[in-house]
Amino acid sequence: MSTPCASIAVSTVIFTVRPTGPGGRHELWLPLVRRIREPYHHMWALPGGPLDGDQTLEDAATAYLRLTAGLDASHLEQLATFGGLTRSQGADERVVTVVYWAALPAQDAAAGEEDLNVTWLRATDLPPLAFDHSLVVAHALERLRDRIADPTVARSFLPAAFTIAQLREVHEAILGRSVDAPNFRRHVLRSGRLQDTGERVPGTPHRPPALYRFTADGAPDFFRSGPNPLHQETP
Amino acid sequence: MSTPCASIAVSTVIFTVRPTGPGGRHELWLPLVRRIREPYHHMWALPGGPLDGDQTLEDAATAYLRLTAGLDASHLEQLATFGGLTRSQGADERVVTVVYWAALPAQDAAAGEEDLNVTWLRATDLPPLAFDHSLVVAHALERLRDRIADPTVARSFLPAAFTIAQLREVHEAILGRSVDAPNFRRHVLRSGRLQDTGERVPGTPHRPPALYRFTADGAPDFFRSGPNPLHQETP
DNA sequence: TCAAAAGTGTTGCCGATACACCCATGG
DNA sequence: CCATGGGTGTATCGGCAACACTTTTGA
Repeated sequence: MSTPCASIAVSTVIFTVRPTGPGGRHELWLPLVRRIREPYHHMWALPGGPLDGDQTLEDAATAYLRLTAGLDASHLEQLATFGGLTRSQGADERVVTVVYWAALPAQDAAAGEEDLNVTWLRATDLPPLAFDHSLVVAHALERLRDRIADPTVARSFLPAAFTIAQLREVHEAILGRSVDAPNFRRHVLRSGRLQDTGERVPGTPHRPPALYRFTADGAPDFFRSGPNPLHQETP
Repeated sequence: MSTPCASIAVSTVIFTVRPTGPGGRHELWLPLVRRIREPYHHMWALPGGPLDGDQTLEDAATAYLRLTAGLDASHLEQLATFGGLTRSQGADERVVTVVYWAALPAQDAAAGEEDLNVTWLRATDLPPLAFDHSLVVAHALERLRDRIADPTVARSFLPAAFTIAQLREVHEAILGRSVDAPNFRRHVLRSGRLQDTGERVPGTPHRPPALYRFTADGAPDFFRSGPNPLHQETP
């Protein structure tokens, strides 16, 4: 087959949750890297780059993620592939970019902060980005909001042991709205995915919250766990 | 940038619904093409091929779809990109494949049936396919079941005017189970996406059903149309 | 004793489900 | 008149949202 030669690139939208809002409210943050050449010189872009010949797509996403954030993600998932002809008007060839999205626990994400060409910004308030990366981030945000009901995703933003309030704050940051604490508590406990460690967080100016862990198995989703998500069956 | 050169391919999983089951029950079908060279010579594979330099990804998917089914899809959507190193063990280079899925109305899909190297098979009962295409089809089926709640997707399997029973049969074929007719009727009517044409289908040995059309706007989904899919907000 | 957040109880609403029943047509 | 599928009515059940209330800690 006479396949024309094209460039394949891999980029990653890396999310983390930080208590940076007014009153300690949690917000979504992501790292961007500064373009050091044309096109879009000096603008911010998603971390990424060309795909090496001996890497899987996930390998490449992991490598660029480590380069940017200084560590590995606890969750990595493919978002979509972008291949419009006008993506990279400066380059001669067309570039097809496979985009992944990733989640980092908050305490780890501070590690890579030092690099001058990397900045962390609030995901919901970004400047215009290089290429079509503003659009890509919008897609990733939408996907994350759909996927946060999966406990596998929620856990990847948190340390191994956490309070239900922390888990709720992750949901609130991603959904962009507050969530009723009593109902949230019942929901996640009923899902069977949480296990009480028996420990509590001391030193709070109020009743000390219990620490939980995720269990390996259980319901696939925190929410929408009813018998049938769609209509019914008739035998 | 010294980007290594790799092949980019585009494949499409093309779905249609046909009344081929026992008692005229509807089933999901898809077209496959026979491999005419190594690797996987003589086996069935998804329609697709290399990406030309001046095509968008969607252009390529549309072109291979037309080549296989003889016409254009009424719905085309990206599924995922597969780039494992062991996908094409016969080829020297690695191949990254961007996979789309598509929906065709039933009456149109018979057109391309003639070609000797194309066959239509039941989507739920396929033989082993070339490459990792069995896995790809499984992913596409799962995605289709998630997306069928979107009226945009459901309409793409049907002609412009259709009965609610036909719409229900499309859902049944995709979900793989029967659906309660009275409740289904109420659901789709309540969604505001259907408009009565005033016409009816004559010649039936029973009460003639009404013909409907899709309206342009309305609820985004037939189902899960409640105020908040996830938990609640507290202002 | 108070403030604050953890955690519990309760109620009303609404959608999903199941299924009984009527309607309209051809044979 | 009967069979068949279209189409309507209705009762039940369970989850979710709202919110009042109790508990437990540090200050």
